[in-house]
Amino acid sequence: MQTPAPNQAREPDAPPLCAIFRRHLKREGLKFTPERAKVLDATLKTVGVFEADRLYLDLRGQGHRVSKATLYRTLKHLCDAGIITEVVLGPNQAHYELSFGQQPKGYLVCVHTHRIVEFNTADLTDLRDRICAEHGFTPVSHRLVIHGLSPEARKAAANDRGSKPSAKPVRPPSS
Amino acid sequence: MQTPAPNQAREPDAPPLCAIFRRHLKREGLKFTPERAKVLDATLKTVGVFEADRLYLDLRGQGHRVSKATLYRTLKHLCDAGIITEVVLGPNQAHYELSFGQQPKGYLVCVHTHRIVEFNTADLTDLRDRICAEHGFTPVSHRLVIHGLSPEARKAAANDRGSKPSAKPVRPPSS
DNA sequence: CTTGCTGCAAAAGTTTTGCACACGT
DNA sequence: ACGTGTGCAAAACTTTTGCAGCAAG
Repeated sequence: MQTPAPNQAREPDAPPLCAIFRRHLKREGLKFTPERAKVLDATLKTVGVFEADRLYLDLRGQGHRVSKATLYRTLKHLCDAGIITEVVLGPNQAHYELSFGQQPKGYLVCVHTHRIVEFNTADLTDLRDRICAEHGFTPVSHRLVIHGLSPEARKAAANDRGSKPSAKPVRPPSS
Repeated sequence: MQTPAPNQAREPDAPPLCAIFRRHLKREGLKFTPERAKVLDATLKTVGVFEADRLYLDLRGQGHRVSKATLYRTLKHLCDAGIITEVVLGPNQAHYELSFGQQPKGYLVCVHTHRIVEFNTADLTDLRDRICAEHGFTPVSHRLVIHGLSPEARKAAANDRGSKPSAKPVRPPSS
């Protein structure tokens, strides 16, 4: 149950995140429970950025019973353990992403469709460290979010000739 | 009422934001009401990043009666007009900032005290445009948020010798 | 066994919405 | 006058928390 062959291996020789999680829990005097294992599992099957509710539905869809309270509590522990990262894309809902051993990423978000494209920000780390140094800060993490119009959205908008030319987002704006 | 001498002029010859707001409203078939004027006024007295609730309290403190519903509705219009920008720093609450005619800024947020330091990201625009081009996106805006430990927080933590050395945030984590 | 964990339901906090009435244009 | 706006209160939503019973180390 703890480490079933992941549906889609992230890396051929990925580190055993389950073990890492257990170690973190032990260090903190916390317990490794079936519920936490299930949440970790669901998280590992994840691709890209996801919301808490998405994970909740995934779990239920697989017949697993985990309460939302436990889910949120576990997501926090997974953050603390460095396995996932909270990705703040909008003000209304938290997003998360597997991040163990990964470089910080940037996010390109379509203002119309909300599709998210990730990109590398390796060359940003120097800039980040310089800025932190200038202000006496010790860097912890950084996040670059770009909002733009995706090619599909532009195409769709072009087909909409006849409606108002002023572009209206597909869903209410949430940054 | 519309353009009282701003308490703290942002720039010696700042553009008349009130006029710009009115023009935007007219273009959209919306109305310029006393409440919207009050919200704009309070916004103009703002320094740096603020929360919706802060503005609400400011307004009430000045004896103005504007409902939260109207405040939120107006903030949206101000965003549309390009006068303010929604600054997403954490998942739980939206932040805003005067942004008309300003370069996009970056934000350095202390993980302990949540103090916010702003910095310039002019040199980021090229990178942004390059990334957008690579993915066929048309850039709209970008936001770089750096989380780190502020000098004060580090000092305070140093004084806390005796408590747990493991750093604990001042307030519950909100990215 | 001791200490932490879970589920439930209620609470908390921010933002949105329906409605009746009021007001810019 | 017409079409929007406003305030209020309730709703919507995500996330947190209190509590009684349960389970991991």
